[in-house]
This record gives sequence, structure tokens and C-alpha cells, in this order.
Amino acid sequence: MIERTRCGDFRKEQVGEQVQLNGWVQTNRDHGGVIFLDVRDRYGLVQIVVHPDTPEIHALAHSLRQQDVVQVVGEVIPRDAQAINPKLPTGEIEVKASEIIVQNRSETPPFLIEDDCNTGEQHRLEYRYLDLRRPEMQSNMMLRHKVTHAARNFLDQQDFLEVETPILNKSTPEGARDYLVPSRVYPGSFYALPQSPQIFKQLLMVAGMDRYYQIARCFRDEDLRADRQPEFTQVDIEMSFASQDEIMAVAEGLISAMFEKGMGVKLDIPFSRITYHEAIAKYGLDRPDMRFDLEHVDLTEIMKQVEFKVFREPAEKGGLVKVLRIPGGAQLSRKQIDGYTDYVGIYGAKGLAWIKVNDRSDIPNGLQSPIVKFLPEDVLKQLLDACGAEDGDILFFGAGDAKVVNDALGHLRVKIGLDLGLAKDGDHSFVWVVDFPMFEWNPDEKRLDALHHPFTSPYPEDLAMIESSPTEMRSQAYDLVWNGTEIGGGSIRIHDQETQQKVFTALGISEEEAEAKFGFLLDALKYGAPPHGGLAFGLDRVLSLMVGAESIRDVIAFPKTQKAADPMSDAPSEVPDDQWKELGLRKRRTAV
RNA sequence: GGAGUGGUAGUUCAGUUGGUUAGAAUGCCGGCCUGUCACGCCGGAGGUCGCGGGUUCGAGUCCCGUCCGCUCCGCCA
Repeated sequence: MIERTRCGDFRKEQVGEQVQLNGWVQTNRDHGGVIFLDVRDRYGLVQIVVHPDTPEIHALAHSLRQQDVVQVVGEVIPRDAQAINPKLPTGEIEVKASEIIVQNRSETPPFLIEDDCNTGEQHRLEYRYLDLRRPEMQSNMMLRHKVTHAARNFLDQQDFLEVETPILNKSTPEGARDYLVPSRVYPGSFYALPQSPQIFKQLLMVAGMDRYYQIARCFRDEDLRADRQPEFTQVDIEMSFASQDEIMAVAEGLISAMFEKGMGVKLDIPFSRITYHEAIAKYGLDRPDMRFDLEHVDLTEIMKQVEFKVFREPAEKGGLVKVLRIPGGAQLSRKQIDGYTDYVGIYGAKGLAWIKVNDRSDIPNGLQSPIVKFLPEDVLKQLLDACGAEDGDILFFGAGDAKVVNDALGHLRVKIGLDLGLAKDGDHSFVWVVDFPMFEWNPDEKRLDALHHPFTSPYPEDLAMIESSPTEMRSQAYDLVWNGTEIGGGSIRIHDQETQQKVFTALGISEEEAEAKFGFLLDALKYGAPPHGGLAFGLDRVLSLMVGAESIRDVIAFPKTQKAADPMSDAPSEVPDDQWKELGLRKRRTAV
């Protein structure tokens, strides 16, 4: 007798052997006593067909219901499905049961535990422990394990040290909204949950842990999306004495190790690179989807000369006029074009001008468009040349505020690329976006914001511009983009207190304020902080892309709903008055 | 904060211009079946149409409000 409580891993060569296995009855379909058993093993969920050996066992099997937990003892027999039905696969094994022990009866589950059930999100989350029993979720969780395991192995081999950083932290209200935890010992004071271990990993560099990593949980109290949860996981690394190139090389090794172990795919490294400015100019977004060749062309200069106000005004007044050429797009219907017009509206575009190029040798008659009549022939010729238009193409125009135009045409590029199936061969298009600007002008607050974070180091040669033209400064920051999704990012950090202080000043953070918020970091930088930098991958996002999930919820065991609630445990919940009191807190009398 | 979309049986959904007893599939219960893999056959139970209000002779259906799920914009250094 072979004792195997998790016995999915038996093999064909075991035919004739006795086995013992535990599992869940998959259905209550009782086909003459045959039951289907879901058994978990390290490779996944396997379905075992169990045949009763005696009338007593048959009677017992007959009484089983789906999700009953049973232990089956029996003999492994070859599966001879083809003898029954030639269309069925064969060569697997089944079990002839000489004993079935019911270990726990199950109530009827609220939904079918099968992959093709498409239960609503609310029910799945309310009964997450049942949803997770589905083969798809079992395999997602196993992938998650495999990939984090691969990351740990890789980083361990590269001499990285895994160090845990605190969950209860000082609130530093930069960036996202903090999750706050009231302190009982200090009434009226709060801890913040980490938005990332950023400052601590820098302190670890100062502490001489020159290669750190952590599979770190991060918390941000912002509104959710399909790819954003209030708590999420980063594969977080930091290195001392490493250049940007060295860090990127480690990251490439790390991500390919994760891919190889998780998906069996060998990535082609090193990945190509593009600067931030080039990405925005050509693709409108700082996370370009390089599966498509489509590029934007800037027409701002050309349009300064036209009467047509829709184009001239943005061109003259610091805005942007751009065109996106879709090869073969002239076949798009009016309805499809209207659909795209609505689509760019999401990003603030007021409309979507277009020209169908039917015969470019015949200007303007060969051009079909609502706007051709507003543009002189020589301008039409210039713009057709500028974007390399050919017969059968459609051109989409964006004009207005630069950010809106880039956003709208950037997203449109991806949408049309996907709609028309213009992706190049190869599913994995990785690209580094480098040389991010150091600062970004915030017109609402009338000040500079850090594009990455305030600890990011500028290129030393750009530091001189910090007062004269700060928005021109490049930072040593880099993002890794996979098929148009940012999956990771990092930077070289500032390692001297003087530069750090300059950056705070540029950001409008006074010395006192910096001292109050980040004093401990500034102090640390005084004591021989080594040059350092690092990077973090969004693990949930990587996994969801790997499995093709619609949402990162599908790779997280217990995620939250869009309103950041857990329908299963009913968190967040009210707490007794005692607890308020203990924490020195009082509810507002009036609703806010 | 905003836009869109959905909420009807345990589950997934259908439900016509407002009109008799709100349907289907699946699941569930009972019966038959010892080789099925979406098994099959016979029978049965199962509904506060999210909640509140309004219009109407009459509301699942129209209107207002509200709650919840999902997607997106803002937000997410």
C-alpha cells in the first residue's frame, strides 16, 4: 500500500499499485456509481475517475454530492476510454476503489466550481475559498508561487539579501494617499502603511546591505482599477555601487528568470531602450506598446500656416497637432470612426479629425474627409509626405493641449492596433523607457512635482539646470514596459545630502519641512551613503499579464472589490466605541 | 468627484409598445441506470424582479432617489 494523502502525482507506471488519495467530489453526477474526484498535487489539479469495486461502495458513491471530501483507497487501473468511445483520449489512469471514506460532507455550493462557470465577481469574492478551488485559480496561485520562487532563487544567486521592512511607518504625505493606523500609545498620532519600502531600502544601502530585495506588500488608498488594488505586491530590489545599466541588467535577468520558470518562455535580453521624450513623440504615452509599428507624426509647424482654427490655434499657442497614420485604415466604416471619436473623448479630445487617402496623387479629390476643404493643397501635400501616407490609409488628427493630444492619440494607437490586429509576431515586447524628466510642472498647485519620486537622482550634468530650467532636467529613472503596460520602474537615487536638499528646494519643500518629513533619510545620507539605485516590479500586474487575466484580482488570493471592500469578511467594518475611545478618537457628530 | 454598464430562481441569463399564473439553462430534491468524461430518462420544489418612493386602473418594464458589482476618467510621487 502506498500512502499518499495528496496523491495526484501518481503515474502510469503505477498501474496495479494500491493508492490512497484525498479529494473533493467534483460532481454529483452519478453514472452508475462512477465519481469524479478533484485531487490537488504540486503540478495542479488532476481529475481522477473512481470506480467502485463492490455494491457497498457503489451505494456510498451514489450518495456523494459535489464538494464532499472523501478518501479513496484502491488500485490504479489503466484508463481504457477508447474502448468505450473512440473519440475520447486515452492513456491516463483511473482508480478502482475498494474503500471510500467520507471525511466531510459539503453543503451545496452557491455556484458551480468549474472553470467555465462565469459567476459574478461579487459571488466569487464572497465565497473566495470556493472560487479558489476552481482549476484556473488553482493554477494562477501556483504560477504566483513559481514566479516568486524563481525571483527569490535568482536574487539569492546574485547575492541579494532578503530584508523585511516595517509595515507601520511614518506618514510622508507625498504621492498617493496613505492608509493610516491610529496609535493607541500616542493618541491622535498615526502610523502609515507603506506605499513602498522606498526609504527603508535606501537606508539599508546606507547600512551596508549592498544588495537588498523583498517581495513587499504595498498600500495605497486610491481608487481602484482592474489593475490596481489597495494592497499589492512588489518585487523590490536595491543595489549599492551599481550603475543604471547594471541595475537594468539585473532586472532583465530577474524578469527573464520569472518568465522562464513561470511560463517556460526564454526572453531575448537585453531589452531595447527608448527615451521618455521619444516615446511621447512617437507613441504619445510613456509606456509605448511596441507590438505596433504605428507612429505619431508632429504637424505643429505645418499647421501654423493654415486658416483652419482647430489646427492653427493649438499650433500657435503652445499646443500640439499630431497625426496617426493607420495603414489600410481607409476601410474603416463611419460607425467605427465615430466609435474612435467617442473613445478619444474619454481622454479629453474634443473631436477626431480624419482623412481617408483614396488616391494621394489626386489632391484634394482623392482625399475623403470632413476637414480637407479647410486645408490648402500644399499643406495637404506636406502632411501626406510628413506621415508617409499611402493609398488606402486613414489619418487621424489630434489638435489641442499637448497632454490631451498625446493621451488621446496614444491610446487610440493601441486601440486601433489591437482592433485591426496590427501586432507584430511575438507576444512579448519589452522596452525600457529611460531618461524621464526630473520634474513636471503642476499647473493646479503652481509648483514642480517629482515625476518619479523626490529621491531620484538627476544626471549629474543636468543638475546645473535645477534653477534655470528644471523641467528640462533628465533623471536617472527607468521603467520597464511590456506590451504597453508598465510592469516595473526604478531609478538611481540621490546619495548625497546636498543634492537631496536642492531637489527638495526645487519641489518647494522647505528645509524645515524636509527635516520633519524625511529627516532620518537626510541624516543617513550624511554618514557615507554609497551611490545606489534600484527598481521594483509590480508582481500582480506581471502575473495577470502572464495568465491573460482581465484583472489582477485573478492572481490575488483574497482581493478587494472596486470600493476596497471584502464581501467575504465584510471588511472594513465598524468597531465598538471602546476601541475608538482606546485610540483617543471620536466620531464626528455631523456627516461630512 | 465624474461617465458608462449591470442587479429577475442557488447560479448564469431571457423577459416584447406597461397587461392574466415572470420563463430558459444549469444547479437542487425524489425515482431509474455498474463505464462515464456537458451521461441519459421520468417527476418535483424553488422568485420581496437590489432597496425606497412616484406615475398609472395596472410596473420586472416608465420616472426620481439610494445601495451594490464591474469598466473607465480624475486620482495612483
